[in-house]
Amino acid sequence: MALPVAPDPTALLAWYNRHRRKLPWRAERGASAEPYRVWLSEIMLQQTTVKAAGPYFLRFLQRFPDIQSLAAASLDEVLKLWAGLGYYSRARNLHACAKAVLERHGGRFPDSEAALLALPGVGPYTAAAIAAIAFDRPATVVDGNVERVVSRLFALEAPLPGAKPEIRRLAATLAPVSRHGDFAQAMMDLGATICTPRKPACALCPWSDACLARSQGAPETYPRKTPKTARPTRYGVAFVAERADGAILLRDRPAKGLLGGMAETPTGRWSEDVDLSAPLAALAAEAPLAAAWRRTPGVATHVFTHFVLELAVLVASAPAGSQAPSGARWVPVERLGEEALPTVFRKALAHALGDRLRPRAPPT
DNA sequence: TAGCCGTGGGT
DNA sequence: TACCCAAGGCT
Repeated sequence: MALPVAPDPTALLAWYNRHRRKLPWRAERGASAEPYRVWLSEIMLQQTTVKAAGPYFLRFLQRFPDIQSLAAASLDEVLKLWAGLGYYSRARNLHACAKAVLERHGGRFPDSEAALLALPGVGPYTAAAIAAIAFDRPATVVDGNVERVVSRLFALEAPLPGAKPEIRRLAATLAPVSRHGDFAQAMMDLGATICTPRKPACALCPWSDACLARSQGAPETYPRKTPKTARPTRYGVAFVAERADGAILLRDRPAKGLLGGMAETPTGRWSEDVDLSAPLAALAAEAPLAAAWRRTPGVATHVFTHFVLELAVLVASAPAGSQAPSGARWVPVERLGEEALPTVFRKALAHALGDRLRPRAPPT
């Protein structure tokens, strides 16, 4: 079915001139964006809100002002700075990518989608976004915002994620002849501020007269999506050992997989089969050290992408001078904020320690 | 290719 | 409360 009128890229760019968001990584009007900042922001913004990424972006830019300083850092330092932002493979790939840009490209980001796509952590979206925003290349940038805008413009009945190829094809037909970077950002700003998931502000949209979903009366019902499968609940036990001098026992997780390379409070296995109503002795069976473990009331709950985790939190005191078991280490409680601790373990620690667990320092 | 991979905010 | 959602990539 044809659109009421053809969507005009010039109309969107005119809207963008007036309504573009001011963002920490975005260049001023007319100025070119630094590829390093564009790349860093794009990695952080993968499946992450602008609000959440903002403080992390400023913190990273302060500590690593250029790609050389980032490549020269240790992975552990990068993970510590990333802790709390989630999807930790992004941080590992960020570090690997910085090194790759130094080795393959002499420290300057390539300007072609193909070369960008070959870098760690850079997929089809991010390669197109960097090519368009940092180098003004005519790349088709398709993120969740663009999928929603295009689905509504054309009233696509095919559900996501299967409709992605069709959406990409249609998105390419909307492209302007110049200002490719502005156009990509305009599409995303439109999706983030006007063509929103729940209550789109069609009256303010520069493409309202071209939107088939709007002409049909229910734009908020697009994009269609295939139903998601339910999230199972897994159970486990977290062990918070506190030495007489106030140090807490931590371990480091395996380099890859869930929360890979991050620190943790020792926990037993996570499984749907673990019974948190079992006797204390059974719960303490996987404890990292022998002690008088006692159970704290309630559980610490954390929601991952594909499962819910409920942790019983056991606490114990260890005598002064206690040696850490193999693979573990004692960390002063006041320095836990500096550790590469994912949120699930901060929750477990907060459950056991209460106010003695200080929040992480805000970015300066 | 579909499952794996975090987190916080909004409704 | 229980969902949904956010500038996706990797295997």
